[in-house]
Amino acid sequence: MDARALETLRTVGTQGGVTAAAAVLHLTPSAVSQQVALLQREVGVPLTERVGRGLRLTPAGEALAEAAVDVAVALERARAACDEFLERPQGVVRVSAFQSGAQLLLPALLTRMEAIEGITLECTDEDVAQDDFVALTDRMDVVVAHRPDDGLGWAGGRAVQVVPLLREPLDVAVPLDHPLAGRSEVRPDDLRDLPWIAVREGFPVATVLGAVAARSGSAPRIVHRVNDFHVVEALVEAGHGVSLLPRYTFGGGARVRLVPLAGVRAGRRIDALLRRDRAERLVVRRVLDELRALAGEIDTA
Amino acid sequence: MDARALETLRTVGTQGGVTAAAAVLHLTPSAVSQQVALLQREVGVPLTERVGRGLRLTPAGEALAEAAVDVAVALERARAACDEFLERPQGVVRVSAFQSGAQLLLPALLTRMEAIEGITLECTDEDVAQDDFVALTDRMDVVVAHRPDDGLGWAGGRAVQVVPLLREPLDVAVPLDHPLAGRSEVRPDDLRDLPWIAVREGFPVATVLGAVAARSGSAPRIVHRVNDFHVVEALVEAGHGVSLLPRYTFGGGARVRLVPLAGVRAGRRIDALLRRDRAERLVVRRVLDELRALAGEIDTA
DNA sequence: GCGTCCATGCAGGGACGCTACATCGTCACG
DNA sequence: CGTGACGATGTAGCGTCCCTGCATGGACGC
Repeated sequence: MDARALETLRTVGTQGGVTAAAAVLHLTPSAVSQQVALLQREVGVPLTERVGRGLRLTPAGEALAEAAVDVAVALERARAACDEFLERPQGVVRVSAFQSGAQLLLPALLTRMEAIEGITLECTDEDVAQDDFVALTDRMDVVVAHRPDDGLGWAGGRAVQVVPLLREPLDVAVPLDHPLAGRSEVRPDDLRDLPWIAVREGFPVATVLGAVAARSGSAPRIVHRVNDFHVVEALVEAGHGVSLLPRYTFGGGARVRLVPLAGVRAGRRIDALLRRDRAERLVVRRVLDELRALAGEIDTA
Repeated sequence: MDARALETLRTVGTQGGVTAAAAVLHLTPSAVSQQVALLQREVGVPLTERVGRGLRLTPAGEALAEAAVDVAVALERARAACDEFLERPQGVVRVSAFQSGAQLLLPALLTRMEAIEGITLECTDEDVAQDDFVALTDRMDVVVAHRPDDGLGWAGGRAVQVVPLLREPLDVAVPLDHPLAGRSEVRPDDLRDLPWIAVREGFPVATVLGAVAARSGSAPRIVHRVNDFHVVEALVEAGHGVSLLPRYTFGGGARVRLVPLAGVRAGRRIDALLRRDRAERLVVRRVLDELRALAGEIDTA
């Protein structure tokens, strides 16, 4: 039983298909298919079953994939055991973050890591739907993701480790000349019938606006759906609507006014997601420590 | 980092050399050497160091070998996870036992396992020095070993699992016409100046006789050193000396008389030794359960 | 019903790992 | 102190395994 094949099976499970898994593993779909087939012959139990034109893991496949996590963890732990004897931990760490999180955290993170010799950071900004963050952990070492404050956690079960970084309040962004711009806070009632600019359906913190509006007793009037907060900011500035924007990331600017919400809790949680096996790498731990420290400074500021 | 290479390194550690490890793994010494060398390049730390004409693991090597155990365990657990979905556990289990333990346990064990379809037992009797029992676990799934009652446990650390089976008293074996033959028990003082037949130095329970004699205040007079208990029995029967023989294994015979010792605790512990990764196999667990049940019957009888 | 996408089988090629052999160093024996 | 044997380690050669490329079959959507 090969650890590589186990990893392949696991990826097929998380990525939901042979082709997607092949892309992550830098292989051809054919190779992935053959590995799984070989594994199946070895254990004598069907591991995958076709569903439509894709496929999905059988219960036995799920069980094996779960066990594969422990194998990967053990292997990484072995590597780490040797690194302890190396005077200097070394390696590259791939970090991914959603756009505004990247803007908030990555510059300072890179600065901090520059002081540490030997660790190379490869940063990427990835804006994906809420449910797709966990799948990124197959390609990345650390995935900075966000979710509604009140929402439930992340899928992925035991395979992914969730490290809470910080909670960022979402404020109401209004034009500088807006009637609410002078207020020190607004209540849900103040927001009735305002034209909202929201994020696209299924994307992070999409549900927050609905929750806020529910407190005012009516559904929000959504006039635009824009994912990029800078575009949102520009639209708000030009008077095309109001929106919810994260305080730490957009509070400093002078283009729009951020007014805190009172009477309702609106915010997003920013977490670091990473696979349990990746978490065993010393360099990854190191980056994670810095990231957590950095987030702590922002949160208490 | 290959799980196979890790296993190889571990074996080099336990077997204490490339050649011995190669024999266990069914490889040539060259292949083992190359695997270790490759592993070394990968981690960038020396894993082995030459000592005389052999070699030994460096601290880093030991650490990696220890981690290799967890990898092997995780892999076996993965296999077991699939076997759960198989209706019938199946496979061969290699069992090794020292001579008298084999005589005591193996026939009944085989009878019990015959009732279970699919599990094939391969039994071997291995009489090795006390310190060499653990090394057998590399070749065997289950090793039945014995040690002095009062002695310390087994070496091998976390890598080997010890399952206590039973404690067997050691009685004084005397000829049928010996002055002590009629006694219901003997005390250490009764044993002064008797001609003893002991096992060879370094072999299991060799230390027990010394402990018993120490209670009588004098060193035992050892006239012969014989490992095979049947030979010992024949020698005792012919009046060439007395000896310590295990009660359950030799108490039933009519060739010599076994007299219990009083005033001193003399016995041997019979344990099952197995590698932690092997212990994850369902069929191995099954055999172990039967073995333990069987030993329990003997112990309470 | 056709095009597209996805999983899968088959043949070819490359890379990796093992065997066999030679070398060097170390320990036992005369 | 030289000689023989044992053990570890490189090198060449070969076999094997695995991956790529291509073709096939099935399923969904327009």
